[in-house]
Amino acid sequence: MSDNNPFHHDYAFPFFGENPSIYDHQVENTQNPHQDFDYPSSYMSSLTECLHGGSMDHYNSLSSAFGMNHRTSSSEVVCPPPIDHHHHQELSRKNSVDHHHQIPLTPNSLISSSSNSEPGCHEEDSSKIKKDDQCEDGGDDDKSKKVNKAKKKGEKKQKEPRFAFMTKSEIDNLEDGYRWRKYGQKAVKNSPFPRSYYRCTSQKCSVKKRVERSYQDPSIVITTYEGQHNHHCPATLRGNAAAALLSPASFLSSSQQQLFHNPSEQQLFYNPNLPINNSFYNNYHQHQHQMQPQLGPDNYQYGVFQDMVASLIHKREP
DNA sequence: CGGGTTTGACCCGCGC
DNA sequence: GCGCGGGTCAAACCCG
Repeated sequence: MSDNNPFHHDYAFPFFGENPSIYDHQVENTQNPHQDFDYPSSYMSSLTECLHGGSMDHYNSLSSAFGMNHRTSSSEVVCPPPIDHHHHQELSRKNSVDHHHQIPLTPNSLISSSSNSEPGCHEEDSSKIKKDDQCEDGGDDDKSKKVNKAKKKGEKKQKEPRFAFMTKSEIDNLEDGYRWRKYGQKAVKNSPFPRSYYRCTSQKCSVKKRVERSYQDPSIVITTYEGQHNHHCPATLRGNAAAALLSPASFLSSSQQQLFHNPSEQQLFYNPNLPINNSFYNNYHQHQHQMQPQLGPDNYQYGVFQDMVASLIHKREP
């Protein structure tokens, strides 16, 4: 696989798809089934479809886009964008500064991250050293066997849909109503900030989330959810009004919901090469003028939805 | 003591 | 094939 494009199939941006028309400003379908501006529901249903539906074989590169140096291992993606590195780098340079928002939208330095190794930002090598004081007596055999068995089976490990979003927050692990158990932490290459891995503590729920901080803008936390909860959000059950209001899909976490409730502090980015559907697409066109489109790595177009989200909230709650 | 966190080891896929 | 880096495991540790 010669995929060195960090934007291939890594973070799924739930709202937009590989619809070429999104690049021009023609609205294909001007009918908006949500004229009542019940946009949060629209968002939610879009999210629901994305996370439940089979249309999201895409994985994400949000991390890469915003300072997370992330190598993806997915090979199931069907929407590779055109790659023209020279062209891309030029364009990226032009767009490297966002004059309207404080967040660097296109940290171009990452694009060739595989080649520009910045030493000193990670300590991966140390992990290769075998630990001696670990249990070596008979147990290690079982251990390695167990790990092997879990990953083998020949069949390709199926990846769950992912949903990633960015949050301006000083807190890494945002409260989202679900209970999580941390199962790992890794140093991120070229970043002083580690990436934490969490699993939902609910039985038989395989939802995972990753939390990492952008090294380009340390005020930004990138949270990636993988999979869907097969149970209700505990916070919702406890009567979290906000969660209940915005939770047509039970798997949606309250931090995702914060996206709509706290627009001034949330920024949502989209990747137009990912699945798109119905209402949100229309909504997007309606509010397109409010966005500050940016050209991201490898000619992906990115935009800031801050104003849009604020607008939606405003219309929903007069 | 039970549940969560920390952390080094390990597995695996990918790029060179 | 090798090395790198992401992701996961699980023992040790921590804490209420």
